[in-house]
Amino acid sequence: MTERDTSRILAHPEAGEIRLEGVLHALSDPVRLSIVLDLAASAEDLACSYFVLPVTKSTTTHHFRVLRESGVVRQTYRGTTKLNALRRDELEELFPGLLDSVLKAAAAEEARLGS
Amino acid sequence: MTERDTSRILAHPEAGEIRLEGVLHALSDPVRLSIVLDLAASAEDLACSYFVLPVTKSTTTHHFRVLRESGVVRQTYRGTTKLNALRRDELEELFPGLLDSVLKAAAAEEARLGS
DNA sequence: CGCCTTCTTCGACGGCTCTCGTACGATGGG
DNA sequence: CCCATCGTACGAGAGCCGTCGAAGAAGGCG
Repeated sequence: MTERDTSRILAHPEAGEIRLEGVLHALSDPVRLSIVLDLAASAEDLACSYFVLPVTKSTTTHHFRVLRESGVVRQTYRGTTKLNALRRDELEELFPGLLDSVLKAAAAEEARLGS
Repeated sequence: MTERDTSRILAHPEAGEIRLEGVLHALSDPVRLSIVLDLAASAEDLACSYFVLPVTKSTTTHHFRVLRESGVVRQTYRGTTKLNALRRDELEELFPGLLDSVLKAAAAEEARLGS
């Protein structure tokens, strides 16, 4: 066993394969948008089980897969849990300012609509 | 006949009714994104017939309706043609920087993928 | 008036998406 | 070694979405 567990690896798109349409589509679902907001607000990577979502576990798996396959998050296994991190730097290089403006817009809308 | 033809009016969401998820979803379709890019690049309002799209007229109507109902564009009749304009100012006030970063991202991706 | 252009409406089809429940696999603690 | 926990896989259902063609309405022009 190496220092880091690499026994279960997950397929991620390369930075160059990330498509704007896919990112926008991934962010256009309320559940996924709330996940991204939580990830952005946290300094640490977050396990899937951290999130309190109004859907079942299998649906949660589906949403995380959409986020991973669109290039929005990077997922790594750590024991039985799966850690999630925003791909901030890569997205920033591909689409400068996009993620920040979406995050700001989501926060503004949440404030506007009263949480 | 008044100075401006108002005989046929179209339903638009108020600025306060525009939802971020709806805007992101509207922009996540390639056809609609290209429409928005053309609108942003033009100083004038553009008729639906201006756009050269890889879909039929009825599909075009559908896409413009999605853009209008999500609050991205404003449509007004002028005779038989329908003029389209980006709701830049309202979107900018609701979601500062969002539209610009999406437009830049789309341009960057087009350049990256070789038009 | 008659016709052309422009856009709409309607129904239809195929496909994707979101959702769930159940059953399963993988990991680590007692 | 057993089992609890975390996430996955699979099948299924309901609904939405993008697409089309055909038929129709609204307005302008000769």
